[in-house]
Amino acid sequence: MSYSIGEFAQLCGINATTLRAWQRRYGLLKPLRTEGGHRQYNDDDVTQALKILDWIKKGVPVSQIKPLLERPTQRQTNNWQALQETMLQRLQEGKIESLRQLIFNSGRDYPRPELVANVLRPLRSRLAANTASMMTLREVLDGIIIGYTAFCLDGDRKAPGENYVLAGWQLADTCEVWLEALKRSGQGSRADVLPASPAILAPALFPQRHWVLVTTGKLTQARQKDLEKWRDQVASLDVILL
DNA sequence: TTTCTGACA
DNA sequence: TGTCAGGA
Repeated sequence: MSYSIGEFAQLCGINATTLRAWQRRYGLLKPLRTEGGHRQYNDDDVTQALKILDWIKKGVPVSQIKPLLERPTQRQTNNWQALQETMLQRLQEGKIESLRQLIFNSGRDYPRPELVANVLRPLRSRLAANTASMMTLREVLDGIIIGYTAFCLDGDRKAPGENYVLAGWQLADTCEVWLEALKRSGQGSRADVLPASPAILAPALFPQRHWVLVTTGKLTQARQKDLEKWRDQVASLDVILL
């Protein structure tokens, strides 16, 4: 089967204008042309489009998707694991500076949402034991993560974008706020991170701001009530339930 | 209806 | 980054 751009657009729920822009700007989806120059999409293109939408859903900027489509998924998974191992090794060998360098480079080379989900989060869970050495290693890692995230957020501030406040809400693991911030960095918005998570928040102090709250556990009725109240007080409020 | 480019927010 | 105008 082949489709005109209009049919194809409807088929995958992407605006025809946007499809042309993606092709022109990022080389995404290059269908054959008819003699008259009209695009002819086929079923492979549909598969491809679904993959693209998948990456977008995961928070990857459209500009960074193309290489991800060309990489076989299996090799990619192994890469993530290998990267995790390397980081762990450097951490355990006390090569802090080299670990920092590796994390900075990875953040430049890979989509940050993927890096957080496939490398940094798993790595932190592997250091979760309550022994003195594990906890120390994890703090060292967290220090680097926080430093790198702050670096990325600073970079975001150099370009125009929407400001938002990112805060933990009754969050025991404060580093999760930073991971969330890192995940969202480099995508054109500018985050102010509340570095630790106060048990009690007053979003109404910044009524013009967009708020993103990171939290865990159940949203009890009491907590839902807090949310409703805050939603009336600020420009917008999203909750990330880990 | 489609193509493309340039421009805007 | 997505969308639109405007000419072909």
